[in-house]
Amino acid sequence: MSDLLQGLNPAQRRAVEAISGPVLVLAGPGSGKTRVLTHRIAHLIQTAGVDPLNLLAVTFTNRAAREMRERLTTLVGKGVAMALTVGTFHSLCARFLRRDIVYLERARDFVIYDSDDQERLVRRMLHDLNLDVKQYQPRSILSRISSAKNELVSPTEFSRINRGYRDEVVARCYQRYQVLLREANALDFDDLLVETVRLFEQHPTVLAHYQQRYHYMLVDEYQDTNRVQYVLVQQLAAQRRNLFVVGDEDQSVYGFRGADVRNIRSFEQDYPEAQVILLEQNYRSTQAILDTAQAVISADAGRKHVKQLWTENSAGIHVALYKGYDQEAEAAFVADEIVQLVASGTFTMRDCAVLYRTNAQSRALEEAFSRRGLRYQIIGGIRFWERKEVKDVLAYLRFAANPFDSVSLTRILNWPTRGIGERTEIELARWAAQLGVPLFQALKELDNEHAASPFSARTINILRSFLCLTEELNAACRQLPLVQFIAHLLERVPVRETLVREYKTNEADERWRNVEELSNVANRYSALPLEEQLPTFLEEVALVADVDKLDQMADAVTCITLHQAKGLEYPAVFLVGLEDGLVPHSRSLDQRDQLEEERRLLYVGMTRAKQRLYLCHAGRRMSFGHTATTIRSRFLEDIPPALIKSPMRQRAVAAVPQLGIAGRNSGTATNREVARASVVAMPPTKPSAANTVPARLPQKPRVVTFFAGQRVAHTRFGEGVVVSSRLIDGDEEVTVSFTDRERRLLAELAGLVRVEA
DNA sequence: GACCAGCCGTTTTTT
DNA sequence: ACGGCTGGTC
Repeated sequence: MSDLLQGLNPAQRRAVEAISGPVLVLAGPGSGKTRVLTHRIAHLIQTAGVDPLNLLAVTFTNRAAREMRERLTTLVGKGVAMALTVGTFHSLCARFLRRDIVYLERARDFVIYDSDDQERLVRRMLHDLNLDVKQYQPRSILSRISSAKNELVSPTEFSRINRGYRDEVVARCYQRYQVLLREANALDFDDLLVETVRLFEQHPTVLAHYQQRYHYMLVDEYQDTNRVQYVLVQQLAAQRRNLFVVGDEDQSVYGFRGADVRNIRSFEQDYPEAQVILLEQNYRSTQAILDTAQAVISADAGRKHVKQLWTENSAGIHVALYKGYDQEAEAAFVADEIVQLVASGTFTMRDCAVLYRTNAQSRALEEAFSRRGLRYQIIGGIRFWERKEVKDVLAYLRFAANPFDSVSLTRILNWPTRGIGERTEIELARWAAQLGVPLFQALKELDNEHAASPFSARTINILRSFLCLTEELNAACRQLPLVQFIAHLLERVPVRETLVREYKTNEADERWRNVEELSNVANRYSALPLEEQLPTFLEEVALVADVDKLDQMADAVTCITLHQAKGLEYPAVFLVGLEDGLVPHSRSLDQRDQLEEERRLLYVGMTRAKQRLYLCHAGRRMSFGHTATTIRSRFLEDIPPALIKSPMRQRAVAAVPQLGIAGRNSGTATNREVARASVVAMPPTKPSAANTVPARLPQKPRVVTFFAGQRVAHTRFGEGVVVSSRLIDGDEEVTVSFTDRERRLLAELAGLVRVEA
């Protein structure tokens, strides 16, 4: 028997051992899904003798891919782990295209446009098409185009099936947008997938190559696949049908980008011979957290596969519900509570995470944390690669690598300002269109004597020297290693001086540091062959998500959106802004399916917590510059009141974290409040190897009311016998032996009653 | 073409 | 409340 199966429950074991054929694993949160995936891969390699080169694993984030490789390194060794193909759909497709794009008769040094690049392109396009940017918002047009692409609807098909005038405009934009992308030798995120599907469709030999190479395919977070990804999976797995997908309908939260739960729901129809395995045991959360999360998700009427999650973990303490006066009070509570948790010695800062719906909510937290000197890391928001100065320098790199990239060209044309304004830019574009050549080609034509250019002598001079610069950079990027090329670029282009001129001293310094950081990152690509350094660097810059850089070792509180938190877990989790309008988000209120997605999002957030879960909301919140009163999230109403507790804010307690609080408060506070206060008021015990159990029980004012041997009754589980009882943070946890098995329950919460023998 | 003042949108969520 | 953009002026 392989070591790999040790410590797995029967369901996990079946999933790991299933050698061939399609397998659908429906995995609840915290059910050891990641473990199953990695152990299965290791098992295939070690027991079934599968060559790691024949394995393809698709993860949801690059971070998950990296972690999977790390785990596999410890299981099967580095060489084997590196031989395996792991990545996100996007990075895998980029890799496939780089290798095989010659079949699409296009250069393999395509650039990947991010949403900012897309928007610039669309703005220019709207201008060319004489369309009003106000009336046809680039964002909304792009989102229409994106969903068309995700559904594999081509521009031609789109114009055939569209309805109404607006759609006609979108159809024209879609058509033109694709032309512009191709002219720029650029692919957007969706193109990476769509073009790969097309490549496989039109060149069966290419598809056959991958089908033969990858004997086994594993896909994580299958509920989040959209149509293109679904088709890709079908294509790649069609030959061998050794497809192993893992997912959870209840955690489907990417509908807005085309994810379709039907993909996972119809798996059994797509593969009638499929094995279906349910992972229902939760190893992550306390019973109290799991019960509360279940209460929220159970109210979702549309569920198909209903899993019965259970856990053997301790009951834990109640989920806390906190209402702050406004967002500052909410943030202050979170910050103070984290201080308390850390002071108690049971939690470190890296154990704590704050989850919110929108990135904008991080600001109040940031302020509260820095005021208290709490270290924190904010994931998401304005990403490093999206900062203006970084993108500007990046544009030089991209343009040097691919002169067809017109978005980058227009970006650097007058940055640093060299006397080329909007008018010249438009003239240049018009002239290029007239000559029927790409923008950069039009620049070259300036040297051509008989080309009658529309520019003044002064402008021509400026444009010539700009052309000279870019040609020189273009040559340099092919000859120099990436790091040296960037150094060279920063010599030739006065980036620092420009930043100093554009911003106040402090901000200029900050921005210059970001530029320097860019060259630091570039350093990591030094080991690659010279001609691969720049393209690889640019590709990873485009595809790396913020959550990929999450530093789990940093001793800092993590602040992150609910979406990005998927797949992560923390001992203590704070969910903030649980108000109608945020969770569920106001844009989702009018549509049933979107509303249910918001519910699942909350469920995802709640199930990140291992030991402590705080549900927070504010009575008033400032948004769009003015304050409005709020209603707490409708989803909170689905939680039975018995499952949650409202912690009292005890500022005096926070200031004096010592014993004796109960006595001081006893005059005014009720017993319940005293009990809670003592939870908050634990003396700061330093964790030490000698004293692993925190000394906290002696100060509890409450005593156990159940004793071993007593007969008790529970509404759901029936009659049982008490095995033991103990106090945890003022809550009595009773272990009861029922007819089927032992369960740990919170006496107060479970409504346990003693019965006469 | 550069500079300044006032205005407007921002806030869903992401590869 | 803020930062980026627009439109006006020099």
